[in-house]
Amino acid sequence: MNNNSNFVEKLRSSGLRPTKQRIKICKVLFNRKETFHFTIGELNQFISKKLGEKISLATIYNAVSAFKKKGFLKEISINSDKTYYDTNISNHHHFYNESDNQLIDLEEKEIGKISIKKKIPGKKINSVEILVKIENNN
Amino acid sequence: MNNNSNFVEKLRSSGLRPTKQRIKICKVLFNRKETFHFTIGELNQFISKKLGEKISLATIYNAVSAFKKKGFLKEISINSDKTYYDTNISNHHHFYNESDNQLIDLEEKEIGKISIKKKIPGKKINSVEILVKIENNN
DNA sequence: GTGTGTGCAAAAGGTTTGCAAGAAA
DNA sequence: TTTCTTGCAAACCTTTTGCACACAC
Repeated sequence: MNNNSNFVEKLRSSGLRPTKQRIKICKVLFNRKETFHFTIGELNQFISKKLGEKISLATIYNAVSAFKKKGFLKEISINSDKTYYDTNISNHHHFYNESDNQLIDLEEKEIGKISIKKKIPGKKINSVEILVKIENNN
Repeated sequence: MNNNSNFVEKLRSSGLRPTKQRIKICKVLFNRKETFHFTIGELNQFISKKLGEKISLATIYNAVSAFKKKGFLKEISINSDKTYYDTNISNHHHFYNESDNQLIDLEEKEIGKISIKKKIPGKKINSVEILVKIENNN
């Protein structure tokens, strides 16, 4: 369903020129049924190893941060040496498996209501993010 | 109240030799009424600029990660290029002010009960961490 | 004395930047 | 032709590592 012209449209309407590289990256990221969690390194590996294509690392960084700025991707708040991105842009949370560094989405409806009782005067809340750390129990 | 001999004791009883550097770092970190949130860079700055003392960066990294391993410090899950540490080792959460990158503790009793309805078979939950992103409202 | 810890510099890993060449409008 | 994008290499920052020397026990 998401063919190239969809992506061309998507990019163009957000003010990004639909270049070959950006369209390629769109296909990798958004032609999926399931949420995709990734680091730039993994995305780069995927493009070069699995697709056998070559897009400059700098271009991948540029594209991903442009997509994030346009709201096509979310950055995941996780303490790591690398930055994780998520193609699921809804309000949601994550499980983080410490055994294998994998992320699993946790939708808002899958948790009870969160009430933050403490108020900080003069500040407004932008988001509430939950990270549930898990591990394999052997 | 927390004088040197307390720290010597604290270190020794956890199996860490009470060296000059570790004691100095203990004093910076733990001689405080309030929670201290910091990055290694900030801690290093503090020691060299404010105290006028010189401890090697590598030693600061070593000491902080040793303290973390012994449970004297917690690492905060926040998406950043730097690692944040917290002298508050209780189970608690954080506000993160995106306007000035400051962290504020959010104690467990200051939030309602969190219920994670989604279960992941074969995994056990290690922790549930909440990050509330805020900003100054001007 | 033995085993740890420190400090320095080098290395490593992720991310950013400057700039010339190329592609889109 | 004007403006944006790409690609490369160099630069940057945080963190880790190797190793000789110093310190704690």
